[in-house]
Order: sequence, then structure tokens, then C-alpha cells
Amino acid sequence: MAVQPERGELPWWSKSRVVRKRSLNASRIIEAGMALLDRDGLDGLSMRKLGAELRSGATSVYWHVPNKDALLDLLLDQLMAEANATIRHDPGASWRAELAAYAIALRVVLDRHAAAAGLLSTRAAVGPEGLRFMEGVMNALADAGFGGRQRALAYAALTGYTLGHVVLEQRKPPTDGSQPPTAGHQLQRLGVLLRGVPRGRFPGVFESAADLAELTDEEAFEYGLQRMLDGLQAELRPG
Amino acid sequence: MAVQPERGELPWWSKSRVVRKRSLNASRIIEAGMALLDRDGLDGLSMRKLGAELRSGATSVYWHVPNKDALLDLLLDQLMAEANATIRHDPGASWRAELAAYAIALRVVLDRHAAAAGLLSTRAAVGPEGLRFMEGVMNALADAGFGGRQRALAYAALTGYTLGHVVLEQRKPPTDGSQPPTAGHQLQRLGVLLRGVPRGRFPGVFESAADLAELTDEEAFEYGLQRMLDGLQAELRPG
DNA sequence: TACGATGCCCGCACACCGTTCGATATAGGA
DNA sequence: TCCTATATCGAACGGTGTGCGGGCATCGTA
Repeated sequence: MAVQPERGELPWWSKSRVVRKRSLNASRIIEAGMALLDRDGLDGLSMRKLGAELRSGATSVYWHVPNKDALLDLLLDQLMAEANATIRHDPGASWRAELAAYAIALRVVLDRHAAAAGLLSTRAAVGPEGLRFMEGVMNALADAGFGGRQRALAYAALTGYTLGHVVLEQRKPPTDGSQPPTAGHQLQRLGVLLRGVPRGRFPGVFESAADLAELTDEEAFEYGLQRMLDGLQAELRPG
Repeated sequence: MAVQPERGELPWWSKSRVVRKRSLNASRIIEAGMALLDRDGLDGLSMRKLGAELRSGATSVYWHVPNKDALLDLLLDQLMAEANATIRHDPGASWRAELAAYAIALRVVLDRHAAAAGLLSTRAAVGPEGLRFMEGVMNALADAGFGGRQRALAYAALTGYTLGHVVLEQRKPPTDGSQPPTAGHQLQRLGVLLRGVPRGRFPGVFESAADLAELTDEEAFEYGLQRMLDGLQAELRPG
């Protein structure tokens, strides 16, 4: 059967004339996907919802993107673009400050997008923007004096820490359904949760619960980052 | 309609007499779930498959476990039990060695279960075995001289690094479908992949690709761990 | 201006998922 | 032996990713 204009809809404003004007493209898809990701989380992001968000058919996106996995890759690279744009380059800064700037930029971006760590922990960021980010880190390490095998090791160490802490900050606590979302402050929340453990069986955990509850995710991240940089710096003076 | 024995099936071997003998319980469910997790990965783990694995109905598991999320929590705690059993306690060891033993035990366990990092990066390990693990780390930190707020910070730093590197080792590469699975050796694989980046645009990445390709995941983990411990140790001598 | 080719969009359908619910079978105590 | 709490199961609901074919819109060419 032929497509009929809806009741009361004038034919020259019909869907075919107005809406369907090459409406989908990569950037619109990525934008909508990111919005959906931020709003509904990684689990809530479905191709069908994405179609609805774009006011298009449920499977229309598949013309532009081969599958969901590829879409997630695109979204991740978009996040890396944001990170690259966030880095505060300081010409006179030390190599430590430069490396810290990269790590912090990544954390800030993932802080803006609550479901982003889930992406980064699933797939390697090897799109163009991901590589640009990696290139910056590699160069900063080279400037610091790391070369060859040692540079690769240092890279893995830094990346491991940054990724891990970010995941730590975003992974969902075993919510008893009591609290509202309260995104961020994950360590704080963990601390609150741990105040409920049996004191007799886990005295060390119990003791630390209060201290954990008073940490900011950001300061904890910064602390560990500096310790890692300390450790790396010590490697540069090989005695 | 009543249940009929299948054609050729003798009645006293019928399903109701043999198979259904209170067949399901928590430990069997966890065991089968772990097997399924190892075989099919986190995405491949479904409640229906779990039912099949247990030779029971598709939804029978729901009597013992409220939902899939709770099942995953159970599986994670099982992993932490394995980790606790893997730790090599050495009475005369330094606090560094003790902390390293915890981190390494976790890595070894996640190395045995290819999909385990996906679990740990999604949910906090706060089941009994997870807490036991955490208690050990907290005590080791206390022995080292970390107390109060500083202990919480050190804990977050170490946990962040360990979690991150483990995730790094297990996250799937953007497979072009070319290679077979080849689990493990994720850094190596990343290195091989990066040898294909345009040398002109990403010289630093290109240079490091070869070095990355020659790293073992294990030695990279160990290196970063020692650097983090170096950094933490330096905090203990506050001048 | 007419017409075919191509690019883009969409609905249908398939297989699978987590989960709810009611029916049913079993085990163990009265 | 009967009754009841416990355990298992099958069907069904709403959701998912995605392959497929049909059809519209647009454009290059005649």
C-alpha cells in the first residue's frame, strides 16, 4: 500500500518532503549517540532508541554504521577528541606536568560522561583521536627521557593507572536502591557502604571506611598519579 | 496436559525421577556460571544458557538467584575467593612484597578467567571474599606505616593501578577478524596493531609500536606495580 | 523534460535476551 | 496417607541487534 499522509497533514509538508532530506549523517549520529549515552548509560544505549532520537526509522542508522560495535568505536573516538581539546598545554611545563595534563584531561572528560569508562574499558582507543592522544603521551615520555622499551613500560604503567582509576570512579556500587544516583564521588560512596561491614571480621576495612568516605575522587586520582610519576621519575636517575 | 515421557524413554528413568532431584543449588550455579563465563565471555553469558548448562529449565535459576546482576556479583566474589587462595603469603616478606602479592594474585586469577576484568570493572567487589581481600591490603598498608587518610589514598592508588592494568590486558582489540583469539598478550597485540599507523602523523606511536609488541603483559604489570610502590614508599619518608 | 541508476531510508522478521507468572511436580513432616 | 512448603518448569511479554527487500528521493544523462 502507498504511504498516506497523516490525517490533517498537508501533502507538501509530508514526511517525504520535509523530514527525509538526507537527514542522517555520521556527525548527527555521533551527536545523538553521545546524548543517549549520557542520558541512559551504556546499557540504555540501543540502536532502536538511537533511531528514535534521530527521528528516523529504527534501523536507518545501519546504512551509515555497519553495526553497534562500530558505533561505540566512533563514540569512543569522539570522547578522545574531547580529551584532546581539553588538555592544557603549558609551554614551560615540566614533563611531569605535561603527562599529568593528559591523564587529567582524560579524567575530566570521563567525568563529564558518566558512562564513558565503560566504553574505554571495553575497547582500545585506536581511532584517529585516540592515536593523537597516545602520540602526545609518547612524546611527553620521550621528552622526559624515556626511550625504547622503557618508554613502552612507562606508557603501560601510566595508562593502566589512569584507566583503572577512572573505571573505579564510574563503576556502579551495589546499590540497595536506597540512594538516588549521585553520580561521581564513587570512593566516598564506597566508604559509606563499607562503614556497614562487620567490624570484628574486617577491622582494617572498617577503620578505613571513614577515611575513604572523606576522599574526593579527584584528589585520590591526583595522589595516585603523582605517586606513579614519582616512581617513574626515579627510574630516570639510573645510578 | 500431563507430561509424557519421551518416546523410547523408560518411565523409571524419566526426567522427573532422575534429573529433578533437587538438582540446583548455589554452588552448582556458580560453578556452571563460571564455566560459561570462561567459555563464552561476559556477553555470551545468558540465563538461558546457564539453565541449559545445568540441564534444567531456562528460568529455574531464578528460584535461587533474584536476577542476573546478583548472579554476576556471586561470580565476582567467587573470583575474589580464588584470588584469596592464590596469594603467596611470606612471613618474612617486606610490606612491598606483601602488597605485590595481593596485586599479583588478582592478576593471575583474572588471567585464568578471560572475561573476569569485565566483571571487576563493572561492579565493586564487596562480597565476603572481596572484603577479605581488601582487608589484607589494608593491613599490609598499615604495616607499611600508612594510616588514616593516607592509607585510603594509597589504597585507591594501588587498586586503581591494578584494576586498570588488568582491564588493559583483557579489553578486546579492534579485531579485523584476521587473527584468531590468542587470549592474553594484549600489549603485544596492541603493538602489532600500532605498527600499521601512518608513520608521518604519529611518529611517536609508530616508534613505540615495536617496543610494545615485545612486552609481556606480565612484565609490564610488574613494572608499573613496582613504580607505584616506589612512589608510595617515598611518601613514607616525609623528611 | 523523461528516465534509469544510485543512494538513502524504512518496516518486517528472526533469533535471542532478562524476567514474570501460573501450573506442576516433589520432599518431608503430620 | 495426606498436606504443605519447596523447587522446577513452560509460556509469554517486552526488549535487543541486525539482515533483507521494498520503495522513495535525488541526480546524471539523454
